[in-house]
Amino acid sequence: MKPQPLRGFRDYLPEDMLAKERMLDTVRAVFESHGYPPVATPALEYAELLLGKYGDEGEMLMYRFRDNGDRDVAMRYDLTVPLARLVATHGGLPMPFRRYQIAPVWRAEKPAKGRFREFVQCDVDLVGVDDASADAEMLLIGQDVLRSLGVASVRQRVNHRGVLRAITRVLGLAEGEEEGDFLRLLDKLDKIGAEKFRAAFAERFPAAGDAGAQRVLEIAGGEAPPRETLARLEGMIGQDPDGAAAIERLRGTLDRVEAGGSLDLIEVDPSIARGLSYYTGIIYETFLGDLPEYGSVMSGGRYDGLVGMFAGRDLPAVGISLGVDRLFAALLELGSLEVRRTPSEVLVVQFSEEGSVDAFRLAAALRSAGISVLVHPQAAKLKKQFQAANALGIPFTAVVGRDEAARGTLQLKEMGSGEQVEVDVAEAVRRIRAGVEGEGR
RNA sequence: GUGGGUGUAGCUCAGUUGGCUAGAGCGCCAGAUUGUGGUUCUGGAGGCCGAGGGUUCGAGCCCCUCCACUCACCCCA
Repeated sequence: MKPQPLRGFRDYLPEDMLAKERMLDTVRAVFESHGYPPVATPALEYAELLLGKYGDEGEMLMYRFRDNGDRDVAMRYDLTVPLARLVATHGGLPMPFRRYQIAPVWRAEKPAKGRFREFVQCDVDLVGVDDASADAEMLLIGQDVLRSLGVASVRQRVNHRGVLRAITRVLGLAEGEEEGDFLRLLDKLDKIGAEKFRAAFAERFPAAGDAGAQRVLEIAGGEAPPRETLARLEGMIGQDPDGAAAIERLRGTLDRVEAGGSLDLIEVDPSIARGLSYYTGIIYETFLGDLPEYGSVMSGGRYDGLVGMFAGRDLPAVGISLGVDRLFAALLELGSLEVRRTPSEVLVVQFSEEGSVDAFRLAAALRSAGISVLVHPQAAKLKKQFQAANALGIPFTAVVGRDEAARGTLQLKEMGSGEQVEVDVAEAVRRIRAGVEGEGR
């Protein structure tokens, strides 16, 4: 058979992983700056534990099989349900409980642009608090992460399940199937446009009719400033108790986001629905302004019932999930990631077979100064060794020849400019550090 | 999962109405008198033409099946 990975799975070569790991370093730093520590959970869980949490769609897409002990197991589908299980398993955790987790999840979907069957999620969740402050905290962490990654243009689209419930009720639609169909149609509004929405709505919900469609279109203007959208929403669903509560909560959330971050990135968009069935309150999705076709790169919401399903007591929770692989693929396409093939800053040339020990001595000295050093793997023609440095994109080369060994010096060459100086180790360290910083790393 | 498109060298692609040993550019390897790279020049390696079957005297070109990639729908990070 052809040596290739499974459909929807991918290899990451060194230049990919260097960039991706640097991304993750940033993500970790931001999460921890907000007071969140990491956890890890197993890739496999009992299938029973995951079933019934994602809706029918989700269950179809789960990797599920019998293990060697004939246990019914499944690969984790997200990091949220394992978190709920973790909280229940370790009953004595102090509340509120905060954690982040960066790990792969598996979904047997049909692969597409920016969509894989194995992908890394970065989740931040806060368990035990039902408050606008917690909701706002998630949006703020999300803004912070993307800003730190250098993503300039983003749209955070925010909605609330209570808003959706109220709209459904105001339109006089039945709960269950009718509601589900409506939410699916509503979710597509952005894509299909107002006219098609109107037609599809009238056809599916003749009782609500064209007037119903019109009412939806009046409040679904996601492009407007968030507080304006909220005010219009209030006009439609303010009389509904769930609707009023949701609007109140969103107002409180927006106040805090404005104070702690940027309200400009936020759109209140009553048309986003989110597929996962466990959400109960605020929900959000984040799109790149320059590459919306990649879909949501960061999303999440409040899920107050989920932890209780495992823990036996109600624990509210809210979280956000960053899709690293999708974001990574998008940033690659935007060319906003620096591509390097090696972590090394300097290549030490092996001048000759006898001079080999000088190269190793120099490499050790440079490394002890915290510099990433590659020693050419054999004494070869100097030309070959310099070419090797270029091929790997290493910015400096260092040569200790017979003369330099006698003088206790080395030839340090900056490959970009071709400038070469004879210096001692301490000076070489200084110059390499300065050169590397000069490149803006 | 449903429909459309595409699979020729590591990469991007040519390949005439089916017709001898399948091409280019880039990349890769080796040289151009032996303490210095990027440019240039010379030479070289590398393709069961996605896989399997069929039609034909003859298939990279036509037909069928499968696999992979891709676009739309669906859903989603």
